[in-house]
Amino acid sequence: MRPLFHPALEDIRPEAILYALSDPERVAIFAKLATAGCGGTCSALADLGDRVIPKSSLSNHFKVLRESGLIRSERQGVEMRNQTRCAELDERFPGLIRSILVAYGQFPGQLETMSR
Amino acid sequence: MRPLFHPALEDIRPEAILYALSDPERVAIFAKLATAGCGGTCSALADLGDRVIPKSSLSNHFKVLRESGLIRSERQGVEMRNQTRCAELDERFPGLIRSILVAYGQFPGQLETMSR
DNA sequence: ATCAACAGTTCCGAATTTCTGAACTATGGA
DNA sequence: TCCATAGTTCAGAAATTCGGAACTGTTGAT
Repeated sequence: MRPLFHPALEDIRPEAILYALSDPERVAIFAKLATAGCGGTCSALADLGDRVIPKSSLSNHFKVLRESGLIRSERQGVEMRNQTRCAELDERFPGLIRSILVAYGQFPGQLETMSR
Repeated sequence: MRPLFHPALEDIRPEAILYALSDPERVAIFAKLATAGCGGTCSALADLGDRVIPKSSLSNHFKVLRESGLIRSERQGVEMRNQTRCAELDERFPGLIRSILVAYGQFPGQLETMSR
């Protein structure tokens, strides 16, 4: 398996963020990860209730989120742990992620990693 | 020519907004329109400095912006007048447009049509 | 009325991108 | 070693995007 690419904070591009979050499935995954109810594994994030996402599609969603700079993924044993980069992102793009999640009605209450 | 479709405020979808603004050319057009230095016509907005956008592509960009709910277009004689729907949009998606333009480094100083 | 010029739209084929089933890889446990 | 599990990669089909060429609608001139 190829090493996973994560852009440096300064290389994160707004168009990539917006593109990644222009897909409701990816937003749902990202929001779920932001609320962090689950452990952050792909399979735990796969269940969005409304449909079964094929695992190759799911893998691709994570790739898009990762390479846009929205999440970090790290292999832990047989699983993959994912976490958002909200705190960093809010530094670089103040208010952006928050207002997007709010627009989608997905803002997870008090998200302590993000300034208000 | 078919009548131009404009979604009602309540029908505007965040994914459409993000998709529309995930293209730097469209953002440049939208930002230029938001600053309103020009008259709002397509051809006036076409010149982004870096390249000549083919007019069919330009027309398509306006269509995407319009149908996502970001702008209103209205025929005025032989030309098309375009204006942003920033004020309405900010009501529906507070802070969203502003933070996107800021992220792109395109926030046009004091944009009076948008709350802060 | 006819014509030409102009602003923008529509059409349609080529190129690119997305989607997903199937095959594959990597890790851990029995 | 062999199997199960979690996720990635591959590859072909489907969908989307791009842009040149043709078209539409409006204005102004003759």
